[in-house]
Parts: sequence; C-alpha cells; structure tokens
Amino acid sequence: MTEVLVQPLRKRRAEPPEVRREQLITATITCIARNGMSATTMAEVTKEAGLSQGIVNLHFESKEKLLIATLRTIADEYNSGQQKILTSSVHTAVADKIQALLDFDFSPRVTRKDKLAVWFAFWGEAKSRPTYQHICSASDIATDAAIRSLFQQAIDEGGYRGISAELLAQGYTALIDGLWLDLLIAPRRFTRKRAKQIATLYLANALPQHIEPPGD
Amino acid sequence: MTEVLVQPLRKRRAEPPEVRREQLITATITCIARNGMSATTMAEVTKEAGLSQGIVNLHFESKEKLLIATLRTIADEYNSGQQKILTSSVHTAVADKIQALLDFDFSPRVTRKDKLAVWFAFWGEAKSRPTYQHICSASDIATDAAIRSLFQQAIDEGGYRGISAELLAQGYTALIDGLWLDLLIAPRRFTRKRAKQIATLYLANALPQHIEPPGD
DNA sequence: CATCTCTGAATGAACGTTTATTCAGTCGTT
DNA sequence: AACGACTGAATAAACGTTCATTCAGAGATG
Repeated sequence: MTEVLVQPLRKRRAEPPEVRREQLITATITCIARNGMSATTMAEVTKEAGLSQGIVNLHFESKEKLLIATLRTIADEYNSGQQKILTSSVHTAVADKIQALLDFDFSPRVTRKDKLAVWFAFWGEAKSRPTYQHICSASDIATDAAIRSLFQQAIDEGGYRGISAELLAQGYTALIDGLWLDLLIAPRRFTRKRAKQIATLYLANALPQHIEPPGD
Repeated sequence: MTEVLVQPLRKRRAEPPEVRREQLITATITCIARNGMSATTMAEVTKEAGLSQGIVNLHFESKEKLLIATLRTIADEYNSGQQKILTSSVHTAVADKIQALLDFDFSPRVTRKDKLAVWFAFWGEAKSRPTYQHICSASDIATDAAIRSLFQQAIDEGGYRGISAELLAQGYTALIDGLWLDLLIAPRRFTRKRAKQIATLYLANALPQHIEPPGD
C-alpha cells in the first residue's frame, strides 16, 4: 500500500526536526508575550507546544539557545520582509517604496502584539547579553543601511537641502521603535492608525515631494 | 555632647528605613543594568548593597515590591526633572523651554546606561505585568500632556499650519524612546550627540521658527 | 561618667518551591 | 525486529522567603 495517510493525530508522532523547532519557537513567542521573559519556563513552553518537557533540550540543546533561535527568527522575519520591499522592482518609484515601507512597518503582521512583546523583551535583556545585543544590533544595521540608501535617492530626486539621509534614516528607525513601544504599552490611547500618521508626518516634513502629510 | 559622629563603619548599624530602601533600590538598578532583569536575584541585590539576604523582605516585603519601587523611583525621577523644566519661570520663552527639554532628554544624567537599561528591562516585562504597565503608561501620559501643551503654544506663536500638537508630542515622545533604545543597544554606532541631532531635526522641521536645524 | 537593660534593625542558615537538564524507558515507523 | 524520536519522572541547582538569633545604640539608673 503506497497510499500516504494524513490523519488527525492524537498520539505523538515523529516529525522532521525543522517542524519541531518551528513549533517550539512559536510556543516560545506565545509564552514570552503572555507571561514575559522572566516567567517563561521550559515547562510552559513545552506545554504550550503540546509536547514533553525534555524536547527542547533534544532539539535546541538548552533554553538559552531556544531563546536565541526565537530572537533570530523574529529578526529575520522582519528584515526579510523589509528587504523584499526595498529591493522589489514592482514599486519602482522611490515615493512608492517609501509608502510601502510605511505600510509594512504598521501592517497588522508586523505590529502584532505578541511579536512586539517579544522584541521588547529581548531588547530589555540585551544590555547584559552580548548575543542578544549582536542580533538586535545587526538587525538594526541592516535596516538602517537599506533605508538610508532609499532616503538618499529621495533627497537627490527632490533636491532637498540641508538634510542628511543618515540622520533621517536613523531617526525613522528610532521613531518606529518608539511607536511600537507605545502600541505595546498603551494600546488604549494609541492605535496603529495614529502611529502611522505620526511616522507619515515625520517623513512628509522631511521629504515633502515624496510623502503627503497624513489626513484624518 | 551634641556632636554627631559620622565615621566609616565596618560593622552593621541600624539606619533609617528610608536610607535602607534607597540603598536597595540603587543596588537593584545596578544589578538589572549589569545582569538583566531575569538574572537579578535577591542574593545579587543584597550582595551589591553590602547587606544580608533577608533585608529586602524586611523593608519591601517581597521581591516584586522592590522591583515596583525601583521602577517608580526611575519614573518619578524622570518626570519630576521634566516637570521642573516645563513649569519653570526661568525659561519664559517657548523656544527656550523646548531647547531645555531637548538638553534634558539627552543629558548624561538621563541617558546613563544603567538607567536606560532599567527602563527597557521593565518595558520588556510590562506587557505581562499590569503594575509595570500602569507605572510606565502613567509616566508616558504625564509626559505627553505636558509636552503637548508646550508644542501647542509654539504652534500658536508660529502660526504653523496643518500641524497637530498631539501628533507632534506623541511623535517626539516616541522618537526619544527609540533614540534611547539605540543608545543602549548600539553605543558604538550611536552617540548622545547624534541622537540629539536627530531629535533636534525632528523639531526643527515641525517648528522652524522655534528650533534651528542641527549643525555638525 | 560608667553600667545595666531593653529595643528592634539586621543577619544568615534553613526551608520549601521552582527551575533547567538528564536519561532510561516507550512507542510509532520502517 | 530494530531504530530513533519522543516522553516524563527524577535530579540537583538555584531561588524567594522565613525566623531564631545577634548585636549596636538609646534610655534609665546609680
């Protein structure tokens, strides 16, 4: 019988390591978002994943390595999404790319509460954990460099005076981080739409020919 | 003899509770900055303070309450420093107050690495700890409200069109938070001077008659 | 001034709980 | 039957908290 049965499984079943790793990373994100970093235990994560206690050590060797893999996953996900926009040939016009960048940075996918919570949980620990710091910092560098070159194109096109693409890009990145923080801390006062308006205003002030000031 | 002897003490000595609390909060800040929140233990904190294990429970009842007191101390310190500037009658001109605000937000006192590390450590945990969230959020609300009214004055004075004081203030607050994050995560690439230039540029674009664009 | 008594701040060993990690055994798959 | 992914009870280390004990200093006494 060569037929392959794909059935709803109630019992444990061997899966490729890649699937298990992804499963555990997803569970880790959920736990960090729900309980915070310092209350995220192996027991919680494995229970969330519906697997047994020992499985993290089987697939990741240690808790520390699971956390690093989780951070790397989130960082890669964001960076690749951003790179996709910046290197895309669909949005050929510079203004379109900038708009697409704004849309991306405030898309539901990126601003999901659990993802934001994980970002800030790691940032909070980064000072004392060189590995976290390297991953976060590397992510920021990549982001900065790509955005800087895009803004430089806009500055050249628009003939804007007295504006440095580097300052503008670093400011944009910082503003995004700060707005994400507000979305996480004060979701009542602060909406995605409002955050996007603020970021749009920032760019409209600097690059008036490329970005229009936000409406209501 | 009414003379009070202040001598270098090698042995334990009773101190007013207030002094002990301050001592323990200072030690907590040091530990969080050095080891991160999830590696900050009672043993570490009391050792850093040069006191015995049980003393935190004597003065704060629990670890949780020590952490909350620490967060509250940092938040109050920032808010009172800011309020002092905004309500001061020394800088009567609006432009001067805005400049003083910028100076304050990037003063060595406020941007000290250990203080920033503590801010972000708590922000990282805030999502899952309502008490932290309330303190952080209350701090942000106070900040926002005060800055908004200052910016409104500037907008009225300058007759700036199409700019909302609320958006500008929320943007400023978010930008500051984001710049602090960069100062913490990437101190190599990012200096206080650079961060201040970026914030100055943000305000100069919005309130050109009040704030001049940054030089080099 | 010297001495005794009392107070409570401070100590640190001990306790029970929680934690990450291990590994002998289980069971689905081939 | 053999393999190996997976399990979960067991383990030792680490943690926050407790509390009997200690001792510096204040006030009382002579």
